[in-house]
Amino acid sequence: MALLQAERKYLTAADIHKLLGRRRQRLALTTVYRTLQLLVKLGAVATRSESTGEAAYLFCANDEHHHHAICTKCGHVEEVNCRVIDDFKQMLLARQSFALDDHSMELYGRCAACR
Amino acid sequence: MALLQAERKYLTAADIHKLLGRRRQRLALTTVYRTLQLLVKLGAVATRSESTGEAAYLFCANDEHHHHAICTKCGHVEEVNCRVIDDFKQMLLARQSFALDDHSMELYGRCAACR
DNA sequence: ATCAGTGCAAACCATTTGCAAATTA
DNA sequence: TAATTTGCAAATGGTTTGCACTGAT
Repeated sequence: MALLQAERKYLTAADIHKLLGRRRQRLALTTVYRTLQLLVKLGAVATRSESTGEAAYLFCANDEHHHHAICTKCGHVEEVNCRVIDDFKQMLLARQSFALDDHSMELYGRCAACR
Repeated sequence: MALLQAERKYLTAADIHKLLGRRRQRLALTTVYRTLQLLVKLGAVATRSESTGEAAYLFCANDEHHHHAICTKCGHVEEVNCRVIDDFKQMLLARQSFALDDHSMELYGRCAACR
């Protein structure tokens, strides 16, 4: 089932359930959820919450701190390292006395294929 | 009611409901939700989804693109401009042919008072 | 009398869980 | 047969909605 995650996109449980249906691989939505939460625990998939509040899942086993550039046309996701944030760290400490420990970031745009 | 938003923290509807209760201002949870969705529509409050999936609201009427530095100890939120992201834009285009259009970011750390 | 604001209970929807049936080792 | 996976239905929890009620203009 993790096979599906070769999609390189953020998909909701419902999305996955539908896709599986088309491939004639009937699988209860419940099972999809259960598999997803397992994969999350194993660190094989990343999650993010859609603006609707739904949870979206992406196959991503990369341990290192990184971010995702999401194509707003096709949904394709690619990974990006963030060295740049270091500047924030300094700026925040100097200007607002805020000690930055961690951060999350999402990048939206158009991938090479969709431009 | 928007008075409460002087809290400068992300609060869930339930949080707000409780806080109001302590101040002896009984208000149905329903009303809290209704007020919040109004304020969101008016652009007076920003939302983010807690890791639990709950929605959290922050009074923030700043139109300009900016980000929030959230104190992991007291929850205090302060605003940060992000000039730095420009570097990403260039890097992404040059290295991965990804045309960055927009982004979101959350910064976690300790505020001046909590360090 | 009107109309926005409020409460309550029911409805909704994504997600989780209990339990029994099905599948695999 | 024991252990694991699966499905169904019911439960859960946050959020929304229908509708009747209150209060202010």
